[in-house]
Amino acid sequence: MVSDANVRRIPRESLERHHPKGTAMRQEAPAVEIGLNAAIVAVLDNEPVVLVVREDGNGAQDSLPSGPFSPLKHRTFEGGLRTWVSDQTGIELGYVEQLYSFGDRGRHAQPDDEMPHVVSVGYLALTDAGQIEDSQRGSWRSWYHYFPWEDWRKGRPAILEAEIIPRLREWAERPQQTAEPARPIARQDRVRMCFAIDGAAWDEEKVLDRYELLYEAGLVEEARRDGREAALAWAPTPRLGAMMRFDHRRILATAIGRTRAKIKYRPVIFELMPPEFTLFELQRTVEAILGPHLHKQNFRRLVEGAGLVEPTGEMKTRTGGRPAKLYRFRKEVLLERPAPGVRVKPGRV
Amino acid sequence: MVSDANVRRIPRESLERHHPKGTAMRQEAPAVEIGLNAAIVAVLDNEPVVLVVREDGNGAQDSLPSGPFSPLKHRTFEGGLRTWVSDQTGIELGYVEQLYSFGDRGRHAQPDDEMPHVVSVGYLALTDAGQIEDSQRGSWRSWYHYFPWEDWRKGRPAILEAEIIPRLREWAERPQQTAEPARPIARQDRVRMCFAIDGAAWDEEKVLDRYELLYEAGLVEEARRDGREAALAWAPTPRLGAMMRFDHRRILATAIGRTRAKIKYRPVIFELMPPEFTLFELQRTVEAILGPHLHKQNFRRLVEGAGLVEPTGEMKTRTGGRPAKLYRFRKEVLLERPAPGVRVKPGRV
DNA sequence: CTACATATGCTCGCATTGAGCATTAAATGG
DNA sequence: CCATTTAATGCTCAATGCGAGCATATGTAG
Repeated sequence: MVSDANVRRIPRESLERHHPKGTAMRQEAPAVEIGLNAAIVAVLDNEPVVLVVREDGNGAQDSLPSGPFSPLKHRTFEGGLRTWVSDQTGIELGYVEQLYSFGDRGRHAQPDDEMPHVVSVGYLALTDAGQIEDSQRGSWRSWYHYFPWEDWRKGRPAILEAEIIPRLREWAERPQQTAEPARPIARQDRVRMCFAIDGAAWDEEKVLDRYELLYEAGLVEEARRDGREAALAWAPTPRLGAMMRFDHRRILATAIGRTRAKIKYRPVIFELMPPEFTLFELQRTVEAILGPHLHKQNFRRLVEGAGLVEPTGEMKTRTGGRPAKLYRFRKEVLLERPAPGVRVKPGRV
Repeated sequence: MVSDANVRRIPRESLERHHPKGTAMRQEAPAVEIGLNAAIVAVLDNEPVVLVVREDGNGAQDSLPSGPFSPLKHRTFEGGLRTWVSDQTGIELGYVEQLYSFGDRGRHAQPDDEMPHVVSVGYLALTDAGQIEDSQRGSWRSWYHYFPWEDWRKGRPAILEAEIIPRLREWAERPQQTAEPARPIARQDRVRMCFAIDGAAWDEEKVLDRYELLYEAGLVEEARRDGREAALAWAPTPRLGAMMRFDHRRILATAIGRTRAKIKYRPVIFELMPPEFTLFELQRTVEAILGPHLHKQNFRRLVEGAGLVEPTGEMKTRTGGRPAKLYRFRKEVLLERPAPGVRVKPGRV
């Protein structure tokens, strides 16, 4: 099928370009710095929160805990990240996963010999509310503070119809810049799919797509800060969520989307729970992440039936009604099923 | 809920450490180079293949097309990757997605002031067989050449029982090094879940987990090359799949796992198909990626029912049997459903 | 013409899942 | 102490999804 006759060599100089053996290369590759960034998520009183650090002074922006990767001090990205977070916030992270690497952190920043180019590696960390007391510095803010249009807990957020959709429709109808690369999907359709208009369903996982669309359309402050053309074309627009430093809001958007997706097929929801909990508390936590749309009895059936939890034998009495059984995460489920998670269906409202 | 009283400032020096304003930082951060690597996948005669470049000389290893990211020349990682691939192989990539960033490319390489530390950003690219003619350099190899234990097309691969499982069992029972970090899952259980023994089901998406396990156990050549302790503990072991340069086999493992996962919820399978195809050809392509386990009639029902394809009106006659209708990908499905894909169930054998 | 290989249509039964009804058990206010 | 309120929990039912198999259609190879 794949004959060896097909094996052709690539020219020597091409090989050397990508596998530098000497130091000549060093001059060619300008300084690059790798920024490690953590979106540390917890659920506090049914509110999904993220740990941010704040600068003082004017125009203060929130940042995610972060620091540069140093190959001399850090054996791995994740190790470096844990060190930075511990130093900056006093938190020892538990569950951590890599999200994405962004090559264009200060997107429109011009290349510059003085300042190193910084790329961002984003991480998601999940922690339970008990851990929160350990946070020495930094503050926990609702992630909906940065993404109000993602908050469907009281139904479809008003900001969508009031501010976002009309401007996006206008933007979609603007004559396109020729510079824009040929997109497989037209602006109109992207708006429709991302923001659930004209009959499309809201997909709670498309957090990054929505943010990127708003950025492209120049409707988030970061776009203006970065000097995006589309942003300058608008008359003053209302603030859509709080800005963050650098590309940190983009990283947070990735984190939210990943969290929402992941709890459906991996038992990561329990990283956000205390060791013992009632099924309704578990449901409230899932709903804080995804939006409230779960049928209580079916949720119970789902979670128990999947073997995700087991009763501790204890009861919780101060529930406001009948006492509830306490449960704990059943770790053995990891050994039984390939993809255990809270398999709630996508595409609800 | 999240009161502002919670807002505490982080110490100034901590901020400056992670948001360097001046150039003093430059000395602190050693040179880091970012390697962009592409696993370019196609399906050729029902064989999943990946594009590799080969060096000549002794101990030749296959590499993925790759090159360093240069912020001066490349606006984004993906742009840089496309440039390198085009230069090295003559291929203009279509579908591309980022896989993962590895901070420890030459895992056990010691930090060194002379050579820059290289981190790898891996990408997955999918292309259809028609594009293959355009490949000027490099060769297409079955991805099972590098991962023979992933090839379930003729049933459970013999290499599992013959070579892999016995050694993994032995490794799992070895006294653990104290240096090993406390793992949430014991070696025994990791082996069991990854390689589907003792009743566990084979999860075709866990390609990376399996490779990492073999690496940790010292059973792949890369582990020996990198001087891993576990590798040196073995008497000579059989070669388990072909080695690749640097961490390229790890990137390819990630690519295979991602491809297998992704075709189930995004219509990326069509990136691997010619513009027109029969349903059986489509099924064969899915099976080349996942393993052969699909019920023909149900596959047809699934694909047609999901609106993933539409008939072209043409027929294909040289099928070996009754002529088959030709279909094409129905792009509108992207505008109709949030997660269209070939939703075959996980956990089959 | 016949055997064969594939394409395609259809049915049946089980498992999953959405939705709702009914009952139980504590806390609370009179 | 009782009635009311608020949850927790048990159960049913219908719609749908999905695995499996039967049956038939229509080419090609010999």
